[in-house]
Amino acid sequence: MVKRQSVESELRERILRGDLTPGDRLPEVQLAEELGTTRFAVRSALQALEARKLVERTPNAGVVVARLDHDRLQEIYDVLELLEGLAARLAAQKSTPADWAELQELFAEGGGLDEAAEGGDIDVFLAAIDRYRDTVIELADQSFLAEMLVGVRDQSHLLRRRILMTPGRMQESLAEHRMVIDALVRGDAEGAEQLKRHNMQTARKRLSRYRDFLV
Amino acid sequence: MVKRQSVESELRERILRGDLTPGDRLPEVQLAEELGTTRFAVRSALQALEARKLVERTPNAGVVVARLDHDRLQEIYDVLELLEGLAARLAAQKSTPADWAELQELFAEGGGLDEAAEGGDIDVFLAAIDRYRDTVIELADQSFLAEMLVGVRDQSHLLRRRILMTPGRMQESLAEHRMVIDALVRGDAEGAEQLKRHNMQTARKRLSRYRDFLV
DNA sequence: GGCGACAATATTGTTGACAATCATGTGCGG
DNA sequence: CCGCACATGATTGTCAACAATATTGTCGCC
Repeated sequence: MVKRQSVESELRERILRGDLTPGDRLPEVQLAEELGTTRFAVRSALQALEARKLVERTPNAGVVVARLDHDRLQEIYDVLELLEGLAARLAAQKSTPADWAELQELFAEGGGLDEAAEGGDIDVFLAAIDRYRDTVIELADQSFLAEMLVGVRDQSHLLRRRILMTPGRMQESLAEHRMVIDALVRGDAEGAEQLKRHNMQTARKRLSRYRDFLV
Repeated sequence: MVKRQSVESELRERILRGDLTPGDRLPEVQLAEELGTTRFAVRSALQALEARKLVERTPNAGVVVARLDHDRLQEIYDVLELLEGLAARLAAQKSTPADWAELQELFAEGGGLDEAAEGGDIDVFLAAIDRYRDTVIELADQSFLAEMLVGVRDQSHLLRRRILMTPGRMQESLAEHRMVIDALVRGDAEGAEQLKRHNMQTARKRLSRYRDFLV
């Protein structure tokens, strides 16, 4: 009976999907009956989510979905840039060109992503980037880095969508990812790392520029 | 009443000090009476330590101090190199030469660290490096990075001592830290980052070379 | 009408008892 | 003597009731 874990992942998904927004309260009893489980299981799950910094707890008062803080997000992007760069570098080192066939096809010109970028179809675009992420993490083959990346990404996840909504970001991101993937296919570890880091830097700049809209 | 936190920090310190070694069991009831508290508080603390990867839990069987795994430690050092480098870079950017006066004096030739390195006085040497760490983290002034560094360092902490015990490591590390500090005093962010990364790389090499002894 | 004290309510924190599960030791059969 | 089934004990997992605390609402006073 893995109740805690299922409750934890359910709540995590709701937070990441934006179903629960920052500041929303998470009362234990209400969640318990809503999820058809006990208060105990919910409590354990909330403790785990607190350790992941997805929720904040104020003693005897309650738990709320973690609020986004601009300065902290900037700091998160500093770290994320390094981790994403490392993942790209390792993936380039450990892979062969054939490993990238699917991803290459997905991102190829005429593959529909240009239209998605123009049309503002964020979900299609996000799905493509998720495929990039999954592939890189799998090929980088480092469990510790993977755990780390998941944790840091989770904390900045709500921003991803909003950054993509800033004018021209999808086209910009698409072009950058194509360059990254080219380097990965070539097995150019240094290039892949630098290009991915550059991709994160341009995202970070948007975070500063559109600060008022984003946070 | 902050029972959980005090129990958590107590157990954390015992693990980091080596008072509890990897594989040691941590029975809830025994720890409760040993620490003069309740099983509930111990349990909460163990859950928190599990999230930090300092202990491992096998369902219905018990909790043990996290075991060290060579491959995982290599991966940890990959990440640690990046984070320590970032901290050095930020500290260099945000500081003035005066901020480093104390540290500079501590690491100066004739300050006693050479003798400690020669004499194998690990505790004196570790205290000096801790001072370096504290100073850099304070001047880097990024809470997120600081939390991250603490978490990753904790997981590799037991290795630090052992790596320092390998032949010539203390002298090597001392020379490297002097170069890092020089760069920090100069405000040379790039140099500080690269030099600190190099310092982590040489540590990582020892981890490989003395693998059998260390893990 | 605004503000502060205070009561009422809702929510979390804690406790002890009980159930579930795994590790260990014992005896039987081969 | 070895291995396996099984009982026993130790340990963790779960629950429901109770206590402690913060929040909210209300009343009286200025």
